[in-house]
Parts: sequence; structure tokens; C-alpha cells
Amino acid sequence: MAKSRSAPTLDDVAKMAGVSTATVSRCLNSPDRVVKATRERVQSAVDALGYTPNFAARVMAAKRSFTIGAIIPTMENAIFARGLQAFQEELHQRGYTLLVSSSAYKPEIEEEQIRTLIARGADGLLLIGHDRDPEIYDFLDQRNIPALVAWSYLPDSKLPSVGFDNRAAMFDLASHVIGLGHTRIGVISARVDGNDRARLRVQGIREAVADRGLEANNLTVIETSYEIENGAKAFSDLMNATTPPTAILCGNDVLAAGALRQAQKMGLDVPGDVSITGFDDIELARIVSPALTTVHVPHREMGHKAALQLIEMVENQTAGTGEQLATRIVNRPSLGKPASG
Amino acid sequence: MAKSRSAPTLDDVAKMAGVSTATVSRCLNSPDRVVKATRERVQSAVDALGYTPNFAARVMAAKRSFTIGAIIPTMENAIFARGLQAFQEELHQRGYTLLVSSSAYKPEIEEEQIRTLIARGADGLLLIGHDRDPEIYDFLDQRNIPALVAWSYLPDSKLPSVGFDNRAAMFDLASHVIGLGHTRIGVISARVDGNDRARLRVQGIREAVADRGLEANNLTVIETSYEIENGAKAFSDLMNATTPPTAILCGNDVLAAGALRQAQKMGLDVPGDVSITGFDDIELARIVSPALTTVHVPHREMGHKAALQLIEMVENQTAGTGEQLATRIVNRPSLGKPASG
DNA sequence: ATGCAAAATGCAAGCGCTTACATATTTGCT
DNA sequence: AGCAAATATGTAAGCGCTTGCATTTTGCAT
Repeated sequence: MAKSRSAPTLDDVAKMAGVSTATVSRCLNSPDRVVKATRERVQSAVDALGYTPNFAARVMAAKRSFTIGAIIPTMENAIFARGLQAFQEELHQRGYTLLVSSSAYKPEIEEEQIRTLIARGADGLLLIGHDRDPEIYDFLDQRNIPALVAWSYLPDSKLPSVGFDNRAAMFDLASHVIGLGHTRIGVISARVDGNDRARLRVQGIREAVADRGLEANNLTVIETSYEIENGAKAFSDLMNATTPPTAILCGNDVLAAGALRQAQKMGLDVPGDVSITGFDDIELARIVSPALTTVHVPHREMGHKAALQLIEMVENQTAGTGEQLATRIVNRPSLGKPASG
Repeated sequence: MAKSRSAPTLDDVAKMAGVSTATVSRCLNSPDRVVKATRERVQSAVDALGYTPNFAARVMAAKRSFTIGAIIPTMENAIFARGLQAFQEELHQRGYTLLVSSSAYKPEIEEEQIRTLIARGADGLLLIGHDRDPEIYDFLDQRNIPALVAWSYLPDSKLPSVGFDNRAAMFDLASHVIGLGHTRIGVISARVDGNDRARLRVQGIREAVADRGLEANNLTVIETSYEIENGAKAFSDLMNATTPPTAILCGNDVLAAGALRQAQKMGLDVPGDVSITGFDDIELARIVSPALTTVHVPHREMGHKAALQLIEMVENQTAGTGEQLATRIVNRPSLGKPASG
């Protein structure tokens, strides 16, 4: 085993460069406040020693951590992974580090994670969606931690948000589907409890149904959790009804992919026998056949803008204005007119 | 804007409970060293104040961070996301937090991230693959930071590893393909530079080709980067050769999905006209049609075991033994016998 | 009651860094 | 050349916690 030399400290650098620790610190943090000759001397000491600042000490002294925390439901879902990747890239660009944790869609875990991230000195927090215990907002407020919500834009929420209008996006898609002549609609949604994105999407569908003058009983909604298999199961339940739907709107692409696979297994033609739509427009939507009609969400743009906005909130103590991003319907072969019979 | 009360400290708790900070600290960290009555008094002060320990201070004083760092090529790839999720779950279970960053497959970024994570006090590091600048190993050694490699098992490497034998796995698959009668093999690999997983997989194919007595010129290898579109492009290059391959082995499922899509676009039947195989066995492999023959990798198990092993290394100062995980070939319709003509 | 070991608690010194504030050096004028 | 203003650097006080050691309290056998 190697001899464990402990890491060089600011003090070591200062001694080697023949200056005070204050000067070394300044060299590192605001180089323009130090004259060139000194700066170079310090720099070579840093290089010679292989010095890396101790982060905890810096956080403690500066009361800033240059860390942003993000709590997402799960990393396994491509949509979060992608948005987070963009978020992280932008953060890194601006000198921040990302601390991620996932809540597995469980409110109590999310709350615990929030506390943990704050204890770790996160300068700001990225949260997904608006549904959560109000006391969390009080806590954030009291600790004065800037937080931003992504994946769901709501104009008058506790926290500013960068995202899109889940309700309107789904309203538009459902209206489009109904406009094609579909009258019996099935919905495979993610669990709506504690998930405003899912809830608003379903709501958008209900509103479109009402808006187009369809009876509410032409709509069947199944809630299930995020997994391909569950999409398949829900699909078969829906299609085994006495009067099966002619179009099935899924809460996301993954559920839609499950539905599609089940349709093939059941020997049903899509969209000949039944149309299927997704939501998110992840790669999957283009790969399955027939490719999925879905709602395109600008995940990377969202991650990117969320980072910029959150940094702005952190650095300038501003409240954050939020930003609504546009989504658009992507038409692909999985959606067609209902069979004339 | 809310009044920004700053967080309560250990001192506040101590005062409220009428004990010393040392006692409060002990209540939190080794409750059995404190008598019950005191412990309860302290606990109620903690609750009343909503006290959360300041992490940076704790790290600094204890020289332990209960943080594990992981540097993965990208979060956008489902295989890393999934393994990492399992890794994180296990870590969380054992009281550790995960610090993730992604290197975008760039060695210099990975190196920077390693330094950053260490500066942040990571108690241990999870790295992907074995290919990296030797000086990084020296650095890790010198700083005495336990590190573990995942996604690639090598018995005699600098760092212990939890993973599978990429070469053998691909050797087996290629042997199986050749055994089916294929004689002209195309390979779509990820970039092998700095990526031992990709390199070893290609090597496994070469060895199988030699082993089965095929001429090396029956093998065409294309290297490209990880994206569906690139898989599609490589596929069309491969098939436009004068004597196109009858089977195409892809370095991962994503490239295979791209190849498959391109096959459809070119009107080629899979596996009738050409067989395609993947690697990883992510969801995608089951969803595309025809479903992909691929190599199943136990990503979650890997993440899980890596966490256990790394924690063991951190807590007991042991060297880590590594563990080889088994992969298996999953036969699905994308692979068939070559056309008899 | 008394004495003693063991258990519980307190004291106080850091951990490595940032940053007011104080001091020293340089610069630009007259 | 001499002085004030501006610039560069040094001094030292924390930041909130852990922990070795000192001290007090407790439990128990005598």
C-alpha cells in the first residue's frame, strides 16, 4: 500500500511561494487582485505541490459551495437523464458542480434529499414538478435557498419554473386525435398522485374531450407506474373492454412503447385497428415501428435554461421569473384515422 | 422575500439542551455513548430548532465525507443510468451520498473530474473502464483514495474491478453467430480509443473469427460514436460494399437499433437478408422489431455489488478483490442463419 | 458510608480556507 | 523629491464540527 501523504494545503503553497495564505487564496479566487509576479510564483508552487483546494474548507469559510442540487424522480428515465445532462453541462461551464439524487417518485424521500442537499451546502436546488408538501416551501424560504422547478411550467406557483404547459400540450394532442374522428379514447397515464405533470396531462385530455363535445364515458383512464410492461398490461386491459377505444393516448413514450408492443403481440394493427400516441419524444419514439406520434419536449433546452436561471437566482439573489417553453406535436405513423367500421 | 434566518448550529442545540457541543455531536454520531435522558433532551432541541448538521464542517472536522464519487462517460446512456441508479440506492442504504459527474468519454475531463471529486472529499471513487493515464493511478495512490472500476472486469489491473469480461462475452456471441454459418461479418463498434470495453469487444470478435478459421478479411470493422444515427450510417456503409456482410455485430444495443432502422429504410429484411446483434440488453433491445439478439449485462447487479465493494474498501482500508459477473447471450429474432444463396 | 472503576460529559484544539481590516508598497502628481 | 491615493500583501478571526483528554458523575462492591 502506498504511503498516504496527506494533501498539500494552502499553507504549504504559501510557505513555498513565500507569501501569506491570504495571497494564495486571492490568487486562486480573484487573480486580478494580485500582481503578476506574485501570481506566477504562487502558481508554480501550486503546480509543484499538486495542490487542490479543500472543498469543505472553502465552503465553510466562504459560505458558498458552487454546488447545485437536483432531485429527480429517477435517472432511469431518459427524459430526466437528458435534461439533467444539459443542466450539468451548463453548470460546469459556469463553474458549478451538480449534486444529484433521485427520489423514486416518493415525496418523503424527496424531502429527505432536499434536507441533505441543503446540509451539503447546495447554493440552489432544481426540483421536478410542483406537487409537494407546502412545508417544504417554507423550509426553503426560511433557509433562503433558491429553488427552481422544471418539467412543468405554472405561472403562479410558489417556485419559479422552467418548463412547459403539460395540460395545454396534452389538450392539443387530444384535440388533434379527436379531430381525426376518434370517439372512444383510452388513456394510459403515469400515477397522478404527487405528480402534477401526469395529472395535468390527463386533465388536458379531459378538457379536450369536453371541448369537442364527447361524452365523458367515452374516455377510459388507466393509471400505472412507469414501465414498459405496465404500458403493455394497461393496453391489453383497455382493448379487452366490450367497446375498446380507437385511440390510446399514453402519458409518456415508454408507456406507449409498451402499448405498441402489446398491440403487436395481440395481432392488432397500429394505426389500422387502434392508434397510439406518446409524450416526450425520446429516441424510443422514433425507433419503434410504427414510429410514435408524440409531443416533443425540448429537454435539453429546458435543462440548459434551468441552469442559467438558477445560477442567476443564486448569484444575484433574484426571485427568478420562470420561463415557458413550447412543445409541439410530432406526427408519426402510430396515429391515424379510426377504422371506418 | 422571506427573512433569511441562518441555519441553527450545533451550538444552538447545545445551548437549548443545556449540554456541551461535544455531547450533541456524540448524540448524533454515536448515540450509545450518551445516556438516554440526555439523548432525549438533545433530540427535542434538534427537533425544535429543525437542526441539520452542516456538512462541510463535519467533513472538515471528521475527515470523512460519506460521499462516493462516480465518473461515468454519460448519463444519457441507459446502461450507465441503470447501473448508477442501483449503485446509488445501495449507497444511500448505507448512509453514503453519490456525487456524479460525466466525462463525455474525454480522458482529460475525466481527470479533472477525479480531482474535483477528491477535492470535495469523496471517500471513494467509482470509475468506468480501465483505460486511463497511469499518472491518475499514482495520484489516487498518493492521496490514498480507494477507487473501483466497473463495467469491465480485468483480473490484474491497477484498480480492482466489478464487471464482466467484455472480450469473452463478445467472443461467445461471435462464435455463436459464426456457428450459425455466417462467413462475412460486419462490426459496428464504439470508438475504441481510451475505451477498453469497446476495444475488448472487438478483440473478442477477432479472436472468434480466427478461432473458427475464417479469413481476417471476412471481417469489416467500423468505429463510430455512440448515437443511433451513427449506427444507421455505419450500417449503410457496410451494406453498400460489394460483398456485404451477412451478419453485423454491434458494440451496443443503441448502435444496433440504428442499424436495424436503417435496414428497414433500405428495405432489407432482418434476419432474412442480414442478421444484427447488440450488446447490453437494454429495454430498447426488446422493443425494436425484430427484437435484438444481444448480450445481457447485469447492470443493476453490477451497480449494487460495486457499491458494496467500494464501501468495504473505504471503511476497512482494504484493497478490494473485484468480482467478475456473468453475462449471457439472449437469443431474439434479429439473428438467424445466413441466406442459403 | 466509602472508594474505585467505568460511564458520561465538558473543554478546547484544530480541520483548511476566506475575508475584513491593517499595513506596506507603488504610482502619479505637483 | 515628496505626498496622497491607489494598489498589493499580511494578519488573524472565524466558519461549524469532531475528538483526545480532563473532569465529573454514576454504579457497585465493600
